[in-house]
Amino acid sequence: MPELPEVETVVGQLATSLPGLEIRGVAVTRPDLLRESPRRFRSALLGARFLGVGRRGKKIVLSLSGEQLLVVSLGMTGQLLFLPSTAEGEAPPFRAVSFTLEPGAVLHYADARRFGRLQRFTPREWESESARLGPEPLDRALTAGSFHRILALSRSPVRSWLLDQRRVAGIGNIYAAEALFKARIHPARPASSLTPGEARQLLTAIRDVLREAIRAKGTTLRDYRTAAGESGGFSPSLRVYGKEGNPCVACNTPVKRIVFGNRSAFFCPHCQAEDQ
DNA sequence: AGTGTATCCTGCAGGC
DNA sequence: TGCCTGCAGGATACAC
Repeated sequence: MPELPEVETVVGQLATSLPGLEIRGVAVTRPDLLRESPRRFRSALLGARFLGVGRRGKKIVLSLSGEQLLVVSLGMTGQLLFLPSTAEGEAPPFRAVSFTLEPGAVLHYADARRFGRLQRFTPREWESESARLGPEPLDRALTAGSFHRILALSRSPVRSWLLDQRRVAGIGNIYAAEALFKARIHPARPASSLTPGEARQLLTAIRDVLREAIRAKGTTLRDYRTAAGESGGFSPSLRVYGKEGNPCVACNTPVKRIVFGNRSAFFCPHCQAEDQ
């Protein structure tokens, strides 16, 4: 579910509510989401105070007092829900970890498929972890020229390239499909075959799609919810993702689905020609 | 280096 | 109605 726009939405909401709050209780009902024992996890976080909320690629980065970071990966179905003390909210289904906070507020991590992770890092550990991820697509430091240069390093299909978090961080299957459609590039084209002009178009398309999706609070196909429990509003704006057989919005050619890299790729065979 | 395959899990839609 | 299959926003490990 959660690609950059969904994570950015959650992060934006948490950033207005979490900082300053202290963790008073930690309940782990699904230990397999952690990379350490629940006992250790709990004792490290009890009494810590949230300082800041950030994002790196698809990961939510919660900085805490005591020089530690709690990094949350949502996997496919993860949800990080904040219930303020005023909302007499019920615990969500598939609750995996819950943090009781200062004034009676609660932060729940829920995850039906449990592909997500909650991991603690020291700032130093996180720095080297973060360095393994590619550049942020919305960062102005990533220029069209540098984007073309890193594309040129790999002959793998550009869709697979976009999904590889070591190349660029934050893009998943939905926004890869939408950006490639917007840039009129076939998903199976080798990354290194893109011309400088195509690389520029692709970077622009990625940024347009991501920013528009952030404005809509992300895409909810089924499970994704914002930290406030809302669904994202971008689904009606999807042009090709999940649209196999539908007429292309630009030319009416039926949208095609092919599978490679173990994932479905959706594209318009006319607008996104294989060659050139 | 790159690709296909399997794995971790569960829920749901669609076909029969 | 009910069972079975396929598919799903992610990520990683493995063999070839």
